[in-house]
Amino acid sequence: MFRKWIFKLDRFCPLSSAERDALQGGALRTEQLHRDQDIRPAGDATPACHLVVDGFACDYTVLADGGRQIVACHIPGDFCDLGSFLFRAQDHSVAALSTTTVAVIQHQVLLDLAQRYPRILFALWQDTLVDMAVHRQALINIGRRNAYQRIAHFLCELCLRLQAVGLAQNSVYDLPLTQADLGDALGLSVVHVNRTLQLLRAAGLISWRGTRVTVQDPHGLERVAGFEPAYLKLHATDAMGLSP
Amino acid sequence: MFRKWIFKLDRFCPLSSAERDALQGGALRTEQLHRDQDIRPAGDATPACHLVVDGFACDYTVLADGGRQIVACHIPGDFCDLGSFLFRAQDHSVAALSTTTVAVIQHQVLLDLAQRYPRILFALWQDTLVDMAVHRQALINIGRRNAYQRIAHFLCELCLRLQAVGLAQNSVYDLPLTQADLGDALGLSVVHVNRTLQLLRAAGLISWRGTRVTVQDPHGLERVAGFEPAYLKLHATDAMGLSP
DNA sequence: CGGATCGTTGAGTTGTATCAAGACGGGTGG
DNA sequence: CCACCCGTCTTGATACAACTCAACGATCCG
Repeated sequence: MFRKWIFKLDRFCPLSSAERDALQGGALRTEQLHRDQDIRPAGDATPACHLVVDGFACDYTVLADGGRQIVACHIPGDFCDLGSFLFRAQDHSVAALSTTTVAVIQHQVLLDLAQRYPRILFALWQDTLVDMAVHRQALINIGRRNAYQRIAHFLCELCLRLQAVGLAQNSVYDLPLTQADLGDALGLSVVHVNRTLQLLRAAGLISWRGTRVTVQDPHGLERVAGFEPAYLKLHATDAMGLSP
Repeated sequence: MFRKWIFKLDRFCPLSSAERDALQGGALRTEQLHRDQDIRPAGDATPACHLVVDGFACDYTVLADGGRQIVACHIPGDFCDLGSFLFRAQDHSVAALSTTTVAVIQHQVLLDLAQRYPRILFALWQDTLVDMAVHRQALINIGRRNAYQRIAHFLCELCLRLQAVGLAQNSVYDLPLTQADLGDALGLSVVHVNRTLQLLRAAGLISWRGTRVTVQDPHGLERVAGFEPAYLKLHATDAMGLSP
């Protein structure tokens, strides 16, 4: 269950084999959800975290006027409500964006692990720091870039993240989002997302048929987006080598 | 030095007196910076964190086209580069927004504290979770609200945060930001910030003379902003009571 | 007094939203 | 197997929020 997470973690916080074994140890319950089903509604106090094993999930909030803002996307290997470990109830909801299976990890299990293996505690904290960096980039994206660049940036980021867990090859990946979802994630209307995607296609940067995204010109797309992947901490050089 | 931070922390993660004493223990070096001076430039690997003691700081990134996005504001009692504890170099810069003094805390000191008092480790992690919640709100703000609501939300948030550390009374506080800073934080142009502020003043919601902000109608402002303060974890009920 | 920074105004432009309606496609039930 | 429906994608027309450029006023400070 933790496999993809550990794999991702290896880039910036390699664990010892004892630590890995401890994580892989107990069998975990999994749950399967379908699109639009909540994994953890806002305010829910379930004493467990969820790790995406397969499919896509997102953090979202709906405003008084009915508008929805997606504030984060979770792919396999991501915790989707790690914060609940320290603050039970979250102020936003987490939902599945496609048919999704998640592993359920009781907080108590996490706590035991953290106490026996302090490095795991640091690893978890580092994980939330990476999520935070993703949020910062999203802020820059929405705050300072136009629709064309925003979508380009989003697609670049997802491509790299999926690649990091083996779910994208040659810049081709499966993206089960509707254009409405994309709009909600990037602060754009569906109509505008549609027109902008057509521009990206016309420019020969991407193709997107059904749920299959192909980044035809990765460098071009990154240039358009002003994409700087360092924040994802995907390279071993980012490791700090903390030794507690 | 840690006084305001502990004070803030008390709301969601009260420390024992031994833990407090440990924090207050060593004398810390402080630094004073003037407006626009970097506290930690992007990529800087200084092995120390900075805690704002007085003044305002911000996290920002400047894009290729010269545009600047401020992704976070730090007030007294906030760590402004806690993430550097686990990932030395940050991908964004931290700068003073006014004349600001910060306490310098060596990572080693933090590490020693964390090892001796595990609760402090949890407290630090919780601190980053709150910062993350602030980012999420900023995303919602920029992604889904118009200029009028955005500015209102920003002013509401700062009012509460400053109040929490004793720097705002009766919804009056000192805000040493220029309108350009506000624009960079909210993804708006200076001109538009200016005009929108005039609307907020005309509506009798706020007044802003020099650096002095007065929220004349707190409820009205919150209503306009759709402000929901729970994410700031300002109330004792948010505490989880972790006991490691 | 001159220069720098910040706030304010006006005029014109553009990116993006909104509304409305049609096209396409997949699934379901008769 | 067809008819129908629903969700999604697509297109067109129009409206408006926010941007840009440009200039001027107000402070503050050396």
